[in-house]
Amino acid sequence: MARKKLDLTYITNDSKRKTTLKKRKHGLIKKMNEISTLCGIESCAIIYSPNDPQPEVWPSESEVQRVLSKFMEMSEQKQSRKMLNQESLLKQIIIKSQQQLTRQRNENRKKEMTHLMFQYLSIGKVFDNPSLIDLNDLSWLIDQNLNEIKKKMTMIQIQEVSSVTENGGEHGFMHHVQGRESKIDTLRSNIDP
Amino acid sequence: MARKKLDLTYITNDSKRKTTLKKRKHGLIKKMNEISTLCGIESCAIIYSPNDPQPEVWPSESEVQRVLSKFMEMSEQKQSRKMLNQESLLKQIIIKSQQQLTRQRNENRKKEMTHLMFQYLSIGKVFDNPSLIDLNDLSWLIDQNLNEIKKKMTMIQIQEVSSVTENGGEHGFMHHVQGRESKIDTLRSNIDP
DNA sequence: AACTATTTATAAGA
DNA sequence: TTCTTATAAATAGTT
Repeated sequence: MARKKLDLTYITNDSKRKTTLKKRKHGLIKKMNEISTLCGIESCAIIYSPNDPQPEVWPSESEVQRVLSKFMEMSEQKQSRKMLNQESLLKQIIIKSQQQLTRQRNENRKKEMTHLMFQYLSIGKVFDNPSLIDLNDLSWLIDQNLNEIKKKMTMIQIQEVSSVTENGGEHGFMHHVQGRESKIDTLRSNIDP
Repeated sequence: MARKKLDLTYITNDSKRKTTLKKRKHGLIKKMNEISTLCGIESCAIIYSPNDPQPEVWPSESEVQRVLSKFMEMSEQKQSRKMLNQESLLKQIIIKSQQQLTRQRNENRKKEMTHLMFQYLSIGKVFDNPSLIDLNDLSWLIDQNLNEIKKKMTMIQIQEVSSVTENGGEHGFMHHVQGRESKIDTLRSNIDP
């Protein structure tokens, strides 16, 4: 802007263009500083130079970050949506894993009970930690197992133990602790005479 | 820059400051245009005005997005690190959950085997799905259980079943299928005569 | 918003 | 490249 009226077109001469860029970049940054100071505003600039992947930034990398964050937050919803999607994907995986875990734990509880039941049936006494045993749970589980046994026995058609199906059906043990002792004894003598 | 040498401090007079901002913003954007055209570079500016959440951007919102994306991608490692931290946190939760799940499954397998063992011991035959049973596993499990039973029996000092400790120690069943039958029978008669 | 006296920025030359 | 300088451009204060 001196000695000649500005010709607003690309400067083809390499060294000339480079010089101009340097001068003008300096001027621009100076003006950015001035407008910020004088008017108390937030602003930032990013200027890429050819053959330099690292851009010139103003006022400072961190300040640019701050302004950009604000700007991005404001208007760039595409990226944030994309990020949220990624996050929710991970959350889904977590939820799925934890559901599997819960299922697995329930299964474990059942197997534990089954184990206790068999200990009870075969040895006649439970010498494992007694705090683990809820008699109502055990009663319910015995019912469940009797049903399963009944099904299996029917399936493989073993006639000689069919009396089990008469003593331990869907009724009887289901959710009742009362009468458990005698029925367990009956069952025990039935399956292991 | 005219009529008075610039005093580079905040302009307290509201209307004066507003006028200056408007003038200088215009000048700045003009210069941004010029530097881009003359030197063929990428640049962008973001200028916030007071009491306006929407900043003035140049050359255009989308161009700013483009330049900013490039910039963010390039140099903003703080945020990406922060994001990675968040992501790795979620990943840790997943890994932990899956480890728990694996542990739970192993426990399940053991309990299943235990169940089978007790079925075998008490009923004398396995009427569950035979494909589930690996006789070597079962043998190993019986060994494990015998050890546990031994410990518990020692602990509660039941003298009348102490013969189990002589038949089923650490040796004998451990990883051997051979001789399983007779020892199981011996055990069976010991714990359930 | 328009004007204008000045300062500032800078294109071209040294 | 850097420094100089003539001149264009920007703009503070005024109207």
